[in-house]
Amino acid sequence: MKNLRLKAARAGKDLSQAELAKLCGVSRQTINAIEKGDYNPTIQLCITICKVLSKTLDELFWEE
Amino acid sequence: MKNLRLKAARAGKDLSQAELAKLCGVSRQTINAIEKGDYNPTIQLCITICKVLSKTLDELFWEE
DNA sequence: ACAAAAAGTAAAATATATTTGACAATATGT
DNA sequence: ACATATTGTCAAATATATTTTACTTTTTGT
Repeated sequence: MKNLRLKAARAGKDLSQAELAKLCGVSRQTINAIEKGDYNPTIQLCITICKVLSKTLDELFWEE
Repeated sequence: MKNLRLKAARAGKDLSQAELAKLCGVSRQTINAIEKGDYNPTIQLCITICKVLSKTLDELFWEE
């Protein structure tokens, strides 16, 4: 399932996938894959993404 | 740095590293390494651990 | 002190996250 | 309609998370 919260948070900062990727120090494809879903990133990358987007892990990656 | 919050949450459920590992479907060494720190687990594993211990990502893995 | 359980640690093998390069498809602005 | 940016996607290579086996050290209980 897609991570729409991540997509929305990125849009809220007016960043393209490529720009967010650069800020996080990863490739654009990695960001794309995470947003697309069916992907399992490392927690350090998730934390980096959260900090760049001013969100917390629960806000972007927690699932009930 | 060690993840003492994880260690404490595990203690709060009276589980050994081996028992938590089994409940999470991973090896004991993986749990040990995560508690020890200097490790970078996948977010799916973090989520599984959180659910087993009745915690959220922010409670166990978020770092300011 | 003793035995047993739990935790710490290491090397080699395997599974998988991430990169790189490249191209197609869709959106956005003029 | 056109040009450009953005997104979606794929295959092969690389980096790293995780497993397995095995052993040592520390804790816990009697």
